[in-house]
Amino acid sequence: MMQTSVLVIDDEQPIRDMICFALRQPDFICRHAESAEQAYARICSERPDIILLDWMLPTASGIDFTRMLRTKELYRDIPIIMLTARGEENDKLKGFGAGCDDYITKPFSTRELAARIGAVLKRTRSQKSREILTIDQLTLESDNHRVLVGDTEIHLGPREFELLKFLMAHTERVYSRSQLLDHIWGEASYIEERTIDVHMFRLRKVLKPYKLGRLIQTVRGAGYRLSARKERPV
Amino acid sequence: MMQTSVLVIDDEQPIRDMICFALRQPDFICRHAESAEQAYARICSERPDIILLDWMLPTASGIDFTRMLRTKELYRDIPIIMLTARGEENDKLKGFGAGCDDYITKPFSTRELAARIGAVLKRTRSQKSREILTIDQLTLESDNHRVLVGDTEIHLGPREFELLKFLMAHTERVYSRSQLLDHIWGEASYIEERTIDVHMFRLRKVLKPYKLGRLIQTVRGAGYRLSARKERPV
DNA sequence: CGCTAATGTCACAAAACTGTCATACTTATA
DNA sequence: TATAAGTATGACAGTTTTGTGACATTAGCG
Repeated sequence: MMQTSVLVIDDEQPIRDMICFALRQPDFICRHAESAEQAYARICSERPDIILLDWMLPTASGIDFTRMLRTKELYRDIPIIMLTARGEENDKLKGFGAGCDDYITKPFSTRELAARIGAVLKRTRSQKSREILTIDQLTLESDNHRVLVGDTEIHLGPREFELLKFLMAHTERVYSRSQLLDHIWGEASYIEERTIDVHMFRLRKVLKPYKLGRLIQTVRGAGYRLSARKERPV
Repeated sequence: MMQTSVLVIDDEQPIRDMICFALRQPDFICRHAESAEQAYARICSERPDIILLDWMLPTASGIDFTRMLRTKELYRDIPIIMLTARGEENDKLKGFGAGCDDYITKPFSTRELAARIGAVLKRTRSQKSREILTIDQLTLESDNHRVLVGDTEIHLGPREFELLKFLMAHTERVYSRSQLLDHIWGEASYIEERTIDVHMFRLRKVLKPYKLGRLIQTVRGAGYRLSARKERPV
């Protein structure tokens, strides 16, 4: 459903191109960088879902880059697959040691690449969906995909669920329509911003019977926000 | 046929890597964690078949971790092999006392490791197959491969049985079609996801005459879930 | 071998979910 | 207060996701 954004970091253009070409499927959006510096800039601005990293980079080695990235709170969870021409066991160990999630030895097939990406994503995605979010009377159980008011369950469609989950994970903060689109629909969706309005409306409609309609607040000119604090009456 | 997923918990990277590398066989899927917290998260989300646990962990000791895990209904049956550098008898006793299933003293050979894992699994699998799962009127006796509603037996095919067993062992939680395929068919099966739908349908059909059709719930866009709690209409 | 049960896939029907529009309503501000 | 910009809301049509029955293939068994 949602696309996976892949960042390919390699200084050799043919390899970058080959990989990007191999990933020309509707599921993937492929970006690339040719140096550690450029890569870090893209990571910060785009936060890819997964990184394919060459062992040998001009300035810093892939290992060092991995190690560096693992120290950054914000990016330590991005899975990294290391690409290398060497096949020595020793290197593999170093790779895992630095914190990479998988390892592919060149040359590799398109098939293998896709399979590894899939496996790594499955592994890392499933581990972060344990949280239970709560605000006011509302509880969202991320792993069993449930939303409760008090202890009666309420039903939401997939989009509504994702929206609410996102907002509950970032309460009190305002998000613009385009930010919400990016986060929930994915960056490459050509969806009208007004669509967000409609979904917010639907969410409120479901929450209203429980007097929780006010939880979702409109910030005129800016976007929406989930907040437990009641707007003060004038 | 089905792979064994191993969770390696150790704060020293070289050791984790060594073990993961040693277990690079088609029979094993190896995951790792470097702290008790991370380990617990992975256990919850992935439910490994066996745990290799270092005696010394940064925040909690391996013993404490074992003890903690043994208090959790859901995870108490996962066998644990303790890894340690000490060789004193005293420690071994403490380890077994806390509830671990075997004990390996570093350094150990790949061969020994594999042998111990095999032995422990054989031991615990046969005893775990005595478990009896229950939900609502439904009872599944794992050991004699029987499913009862009240006290009349109902017949399920092997796949249906495995599916139901898995869901009954993890009630309330939603599993995607691909997760179910991974868990029941094994990770490397090239089976259509729609196949899951058909099996769910067949399961429901069997349960329906006993008014248990609602037990299996569809979570649109996410997967399936077994739940005793009825979904409430608005 | 010839059965029967079990399994994986298909194709189509049924449901649920989405995105977009048109229109009504608010709010800010000149 | 008039006006324009920003939002809310109901309806609708197109898509996507599931449910269900049928069918071909396979596996196991007497």
